[in-house]
Amino acid sequence: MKKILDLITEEVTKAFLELGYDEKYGKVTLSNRPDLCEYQCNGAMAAAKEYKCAPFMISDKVAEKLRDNTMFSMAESVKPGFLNLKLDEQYLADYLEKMAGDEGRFGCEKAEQPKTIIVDYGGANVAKPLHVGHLRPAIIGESIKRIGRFMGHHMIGDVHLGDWGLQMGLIIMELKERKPQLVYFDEHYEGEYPKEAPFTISELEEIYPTASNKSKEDAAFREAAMQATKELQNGRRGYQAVLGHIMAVSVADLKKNYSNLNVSFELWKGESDAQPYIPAMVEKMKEEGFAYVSDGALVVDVSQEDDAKEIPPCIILKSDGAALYSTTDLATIVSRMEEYDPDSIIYVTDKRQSLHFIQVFRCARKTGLVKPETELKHIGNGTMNGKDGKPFKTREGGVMRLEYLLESINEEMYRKITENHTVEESEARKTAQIVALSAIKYGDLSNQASKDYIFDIDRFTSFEGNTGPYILYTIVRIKSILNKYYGEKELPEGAKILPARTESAKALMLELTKFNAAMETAYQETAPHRVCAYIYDLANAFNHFYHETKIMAEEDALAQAGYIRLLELARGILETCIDVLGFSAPEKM
RNA sequence: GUCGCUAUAGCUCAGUUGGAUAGAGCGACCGCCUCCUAAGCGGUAGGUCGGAGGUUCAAAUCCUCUUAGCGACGCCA
Repeated sequence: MKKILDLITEEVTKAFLELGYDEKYGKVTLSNRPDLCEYQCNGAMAAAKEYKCAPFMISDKVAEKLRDNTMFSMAESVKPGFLNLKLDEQYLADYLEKMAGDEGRFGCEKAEQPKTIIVDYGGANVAKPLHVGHLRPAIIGESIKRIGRFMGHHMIGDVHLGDWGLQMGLIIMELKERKPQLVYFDEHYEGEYPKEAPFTISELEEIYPTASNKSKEDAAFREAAMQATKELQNGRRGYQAVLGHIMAVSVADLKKNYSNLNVSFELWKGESDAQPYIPAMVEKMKEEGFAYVSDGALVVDVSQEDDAKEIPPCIILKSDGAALYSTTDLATIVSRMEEYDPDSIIYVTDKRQSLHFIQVFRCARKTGLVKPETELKHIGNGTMNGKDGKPFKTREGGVMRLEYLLESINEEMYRKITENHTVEESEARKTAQIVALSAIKYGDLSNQASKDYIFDIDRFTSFEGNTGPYILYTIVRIKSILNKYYGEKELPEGAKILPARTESAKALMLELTKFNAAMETAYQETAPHRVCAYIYDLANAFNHFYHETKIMAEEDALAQAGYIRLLELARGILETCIDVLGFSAPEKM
């Protein structure tokens, strides 16, 4: 379905054209003075210059022309040259009825030419637990993926694990010190390696930080770890087997934690998967003259003339010949192009990595790893800060594990639920989890991704105002009425959405029409917060309507059925929206 | 030092890409449950849109300068 603003713009543009004015002046926008009108066109003021006359001369004529149009219940020209419009109630009801009949889409069309888009939003490290720093990319990336998918694109989420580099060498050496008798360390061993991992996830999570600290104080240990890393990268069997165990144990744990966030990935690839692509890629860059040695390292120049500041070259190989993260990122691009030939690759990571991505993207383009039309985009998210405005930490000042953060919020939410209501224990736990997730996700997504934001547990669990729980509560209210209605009767023959009889009904209806535009904007701008802003407005409009309108007490069966149709549309849209945000609503709360 | 991001109500944030009187939520104050869930609804108070210039019919929005905070700046990721 066409967007309501486009339909109105078409009509207004037609009027401008018929009066001999250029069509570009017919653009209609939402009103910023809801007390005066619903839609406005400011074209007359811009046109006044070209046609050398007072703006209101133009707006007067256009308003006159639109006066008989059945699309509008009001078309008037105001002072300097504003054209104020109100939508006809019958027209609005018909539009909504069409939306309601558009099962699952509610008037939002899928892309005509679906794109293949890879979203890289994990950034989790193997052998290290997820911490609060992983929360934002996970939440934002998941939503971007779902928004794209709703718009009809082929979205592929990749966790892109940090499973390569010195950390692996560190773990291997620490493991060797603790359990030197393991066969993995016997260079002459040629048999099968055990299937069972020689450690549990909690041991693994303890091994890494221990090794990391040791390497800072003990140069010999660090040296050994670097050596082990190199041997691993060169394919030493025993080390590869250990890596396999580390991966298996770690990935199982990560999947569990991501799934608690309702985040899932289509691909569980890691940096290690890009390794096979490195040698050929490097060779090609050298052959084609892009890569050269500078200060011992192999680099590709990525500076451009119009740079305000010279961008440092992209390092392809360190002076010791080893790969680093720009290398794996580039090789990953090679592998993705080969496997999926995506139209676009979107990276969701901390915004502090933006320079890195500028370098990698430029390098990939310059050396022809991607097609000229392949889009490479970095969505840099801001940090999640504590109440003090500084990066979120535990009370002791350490990095907070994601698990603990989620637990504490679940716990707080459970306390609030049982405090206000008498609910069965397991029911309350379940609801608490659903509501808590909405609080976290909505709290995050309602902010612009690129900005830092303050995570205040008290505020997030207070669930008043612009919060996830408020949205859920609205949905639950709607469901409750619908259940009651269908528990008593069925929709009568000919039930359909009827023209609004009250201000609040019309406000709700106008809000509902914005769905397709909101979704499209969110996709185009890769901005989930657009969806949040939309459903907050919609929830407000609904609650206002709810307060004024007694639906179950309505005596006119068709009028009541019309409300039910309207509610079903509202519920459908709200649930679709929270689904693309990555959470869901309970039946009761 | 250079470059980038940010600055809007006491606090946390929007602001439809240049339009009319800058909006929400929280906090404060006042009102609304014999009525579909009060996790709700209505109202009051609260602003020199960091500051100064400029562009034009019109600027929170675009340009220049400036102040403050944060961040990044070749072999960590």
